[in-house]
This record gives sequence, structure tokens and C-alpha cells, in this order.
Amino acid sequence: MISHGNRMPVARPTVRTVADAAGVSTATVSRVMSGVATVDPALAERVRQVANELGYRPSGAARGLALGSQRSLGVVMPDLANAHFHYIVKQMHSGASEHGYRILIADHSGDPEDELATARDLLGYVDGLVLLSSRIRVEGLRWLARQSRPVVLVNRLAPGVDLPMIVVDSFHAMLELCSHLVQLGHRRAAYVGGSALAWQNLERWRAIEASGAFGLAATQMNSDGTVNAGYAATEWALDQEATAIVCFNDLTAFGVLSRLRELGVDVPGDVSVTGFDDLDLARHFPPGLTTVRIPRGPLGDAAWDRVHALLAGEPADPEPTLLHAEVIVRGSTGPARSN
Amino acid sequence: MISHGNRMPVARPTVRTVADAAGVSTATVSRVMSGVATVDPALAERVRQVANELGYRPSGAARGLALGSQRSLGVVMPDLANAHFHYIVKQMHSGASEHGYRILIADHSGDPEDELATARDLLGYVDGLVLLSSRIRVEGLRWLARQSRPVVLVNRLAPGVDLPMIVVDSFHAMLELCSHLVQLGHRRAAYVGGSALAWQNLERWRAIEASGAFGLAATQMNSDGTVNAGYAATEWALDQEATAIVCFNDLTAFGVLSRLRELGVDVPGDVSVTGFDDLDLARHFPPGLTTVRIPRGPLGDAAWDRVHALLAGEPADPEPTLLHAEVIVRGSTGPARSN
DNA sequence: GTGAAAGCGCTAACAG
DNA sequence: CTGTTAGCGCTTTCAC
Repeated sequence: MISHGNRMPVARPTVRTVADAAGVSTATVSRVMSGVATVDPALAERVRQVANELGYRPSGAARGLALGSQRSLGVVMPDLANAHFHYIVKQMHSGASEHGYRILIADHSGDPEDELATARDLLGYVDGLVLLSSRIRVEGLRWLARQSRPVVLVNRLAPGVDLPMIVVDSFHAMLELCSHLVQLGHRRAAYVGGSALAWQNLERWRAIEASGAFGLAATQMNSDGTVNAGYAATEWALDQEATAIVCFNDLTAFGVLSRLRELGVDVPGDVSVTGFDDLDLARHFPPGLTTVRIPRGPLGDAAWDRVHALLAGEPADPEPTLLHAEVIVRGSTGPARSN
Repeated sequence: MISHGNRMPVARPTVRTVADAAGVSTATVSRVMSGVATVDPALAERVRQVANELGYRPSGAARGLALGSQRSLGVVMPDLANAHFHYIVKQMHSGASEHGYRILIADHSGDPEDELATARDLLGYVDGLVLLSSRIRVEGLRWLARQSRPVVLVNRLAPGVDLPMIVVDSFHAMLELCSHLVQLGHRRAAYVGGSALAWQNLERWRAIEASGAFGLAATQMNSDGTVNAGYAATEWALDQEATAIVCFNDLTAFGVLSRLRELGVDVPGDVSVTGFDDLDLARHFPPGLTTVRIPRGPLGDAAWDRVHALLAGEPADPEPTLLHAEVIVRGSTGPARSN
């Protein structure tokens, strides 16, 4: 292949360059570039032409500084690998882009300190922030709440923190899921949980514990919510003499299903398995995963609406948005095996 | 819940605010914030104190403007939902963060125009850009190559474009995969492809066609590389009277496996199925997916190394980096059924 | 309709 | 070791 080696590291053209080349003032270039109508069409056209030839692109940094806004939103998420979050972001994206906002995503290691650092950092660049399933502790959240830019919490409820929050009612959804299991005759469940730091995980476990009142005894262990974690946790779950394995999310459940298959344990004949999220794959992974469908679209919409309102200067609504999630029954749950 | 309604939209504190409050100059504040050692420890401590109380955070935009760099890298990716890309980004992340670079991710609709717009846009904010599986057409890529900031192409080879490229040798990997099928006695395959615009898709199909010489006849249809696309394409594949269904990627293959199961078609007894990528799930999804393992780690490393070199002012290496991918045989492929 | 000039918040010489 | 000053590239009054 021929190298077109003329990658002359020409200094990036600026308004000045374009202005000079077009024989106009920088003000005019600026006006043309930002599409202000009060410029002579012919002149505007010429400027555009020149700008194009020079490959001119306004500097985002300079623009942001002058404008006091880069028209961008930051999203901080724990796990790029979990498709679940993708849909939420996608939905926010469509709301945001209608209003000319760009969405910038930053992921982090999962460590709360690291997450806070990422958020703090990002906040210096964007107009608003959305934190997905944040594990930042309360003091950190309080700090964020004190900043002048809007910050919204999705999938996390932090009482006493003055931040808009949008959550799915995991507690009730999990309760329903447990009720489904109880009705099938299950009396003993093993919970392969998520991170001990995740609010959602605590909620889900709280619901499982509450189901004790209806005769469902349960034990838990924590994992990191990945396929491999589910796979690895399966033997533990089996040791619990449980007839049902309740998983923190779908990915974990897939791992469990895989290991059970290897071990020759029949699902749902010998043991039932449940997930949480309802990923696209949940209906496809044999034998079909009983799970909870999170309303991802509404979650994303609500997130955008909240930041947008704040961005527009509306007062913060202190009431958290609570969304309902629905149990989806598929092949992975069935009547409890009578020992 | 009590609203701590004192969200006074105080103007964001600046270096000035902090400097005044601490009785020092803005320069000192700047020095303290950027951790320059040449400041009296006691003074530095006081400034930090004040900054903290005021909740001061340097503006990224201003910093970027003054420094001429925001120490950030943009990654443009087609599909946040595909975990495959996650690992690549993660790996880049670890290289980048060691050097103090942040990574900002932007996804797009998949439309080449939209992708180009996203890339152009992002280029105004970041120091360098990595395009994953880009579908931008050649003129667009040429434009990007003319910009003064480094742009690197991952998973796309564009001859005649002066841009560093890092690709996995899909062609040879697919050839190997086909050879595996031929050895199992398969003579007729159906290819459930990806986007007609994706270079990787063209490469893979090219390899399948080339396998015709070894007795493997094949037909193709395009899809969008999702689970549901695979699911939907299955009947078409079956109509081809093929004994093997070769899929663009693992997600598509999962969809195919799911539909086959519904239809009561045995895998690999009646038909063999292959994927591409080797997602974590590939070994877990029954009956285990034969696929091609993409060296995601090295891919991410190479991407970071390339941008980093460019950022450091080293001359661009015109030679594309070519990585080898390996066929992983699992339960989804077996001897061809003799009709 | 267009230009001159000031300033967004920060950093980097350059003095002291 | 610390303050003064001059920009980084863009937008935006304010005159013309």
C-alpha cells in the first residue's frame, strides 16, 4: 500500500485562519459556522467554502468555554459489557439528540472511588451527568448534588441526597418473582447476588428475605453480575439444597444455566432459575429464562427528561420517579421437585 | 423524603473565586490544582481546603483550551449492545489511563453519515479518535486523515487511506472455519451476514466464497448482526438446504440456535452453526458455539499504542497491524448430515 | 450586514 | 516560591 505520507501536521485551522483566507472578520466566520441568519448569503457561502477547503472544525473546548456549555451530557456506567445499560443510553440518546445534545459515555472499574473520580472529572466537561446504577457513597453523592450542574441518578435510591432519582421498583418485582416461585411449590432458594455495594442488589435481596414470610427460605452470596460469576457460583447454590436459584441479573443466570447443564441438572425439572433485566437473549437462551422486564425505554426517557428540565432551569423535583417492572415467565421455572 | 432544597444555583466557582477566597493569585490556585510541586506545602494545603469548601472543579473546557488538549480520547462505536466491543475499549482504557488519558465513548445509529458526523463532532473535543468497525466511506475517512489529530481505524481496512489501521485477519480465520466445516463433510452453507457496509462482513463472505474451491457452496443474506436478526434469518437459512449455517457474529448465531431449537432442528445433528467473536457467552450457550476468537486484548492494546505514538508526535506507521484470530471448536458443529 | 474588542476559565512564561 | 500578564479559540455586545 502506498503511504500518502503528506500528513503534514498542519496546525489546526482556527477562526482566524478561515477569516484571513476568506478576507472577513472572525466574527463573521463564527456567525456563519453557528448558522446565524444575519449574514449575506453570498458571503456566508464563500466562508463555508473556505472553511471546508481548510478542513476547519470549531474547537469544542473553545466553544464550550465561550458558550459556557458544550451541549453534551455525560453518562457514567458500571459495565459496558452488560447490554442492559445500552438500551437505557440509547433511549436517552434519542431524547438528547433532538435537542442538540451529544452523549458521552465513561465507564469505570466498578470501584466506588473510581466511579466518583470519573464522575467528578466528567462534570468538568459536560453540562449534565447521568449516573447509572451508581455505587458512589452518600458523601460523594452529596458533593455531586452541591455542584451547579445537573446530576441525575438512575437505578439508585439514596435517601437524604438532593438529587433527582429514577428507579425501577426492584423490590416489588422481586417479590412478585418470589411469589411465582412459592406458587410453584418452592420453599428454599439460593440467591446469586450482585455487588454488595449495589443498591439494586440490596433491594432485591430485601425482597427475597421478605418472601420468607410466605415460606421461601433463602441464602445469598455476592458476585459481580457476570456470566462467569454465575457459572462459578452454581455449585454453591446447589449446596444450599435449594430448588430455585434466583440470580441478580440475566447474565448471571446464563452462567448458572450453563453450569447446571454441564452438571446434568435439569432445568426446570430439578431446579428452577430466574434472572433479572430481560435482555434480548433471555427468551433465546434455553430453556428460556424467567426474569423481570425492566422498562428500559421509559427509564431512558425519564433520565433525559429530568436532566433536560434541570438544564432548562426548572426547579428540581425531589420526588423519585418509580417505574414498575414486570415478571416474565419462561421455561426456566417450573414446579418444585419434591425431595 | 425531605428535600434539602438549598440547591442554590450558585455560579460555578472559578480559579478567581478560589484565589480571592484564599488570598492568593489565580496562578497559585492553578499550580495547586494541577499538582505542581513548587508551592509552599502550607499554602497549597490552604488553597486545597478553600477549593474543597467551595466545591471547586477546574473547567475542562477552559483547561482544554489553555492546554491545547483535554487528555482525552474519543471512541466511536457502532453498537454498544455488543459486548465484543466492550473488551476492546476496556483494554484501551487501561493503556490510556496509565498516561492520564480519559476515554469518551460515542455510539451512533449505524448509518455511515451519522457515524461521520459523530466522529467529526467528537474530534472537536478530544485529542485523538479511535473508530471501531467503521462504515464511513472512503471520502469521509480521507477527510479524517487530513485533520491534525490522530485517528485510528480498528476492524476496518481502507486501502489508499492514510490512517493507521488495526485489523483482525477475518479472512483467514473464516477460511479456517470453512475448512473445519468441509472436513466435517459439509458441502453447502448458508451465511447469515452482517451489514453490507461492514468491511468485516465483506471479508468474511469473501473467505466463504473462496472456500467454494474446496467444495463448499454458499449463499448469503445480510442482517444487522443482532440476536433477533439471527432468529429471523433462520428460516431463510433452512430454505437453502444447507447443512451448515455460518453467522456473521456470535449474537446472530445465538438467535439462529434459538430458532432452530424452536423448530426442533437438532444442532449439530441436523445442522451445524458457527459464530464469530467468541463472546463470554459462546461457550455457555447450548450446545456451545463453534466460533472464532478475536484477540480483543491485543486489539485494544494496539489501538492505544497507535494513537499514543501519534499523540507523541511519532510519524505514522503506514503498515496496518494484522492480528491473527483462532477457530474455537465447540458443540455446535459436527459431521454433516447425509441427506 | 460586518468588524473591533472584550471575555469565557485556565495555564505558562516571565518577573520579582 | 508567588504574582502579573498574556493568550488558547470562540462568541458576542457594541459601534459603524
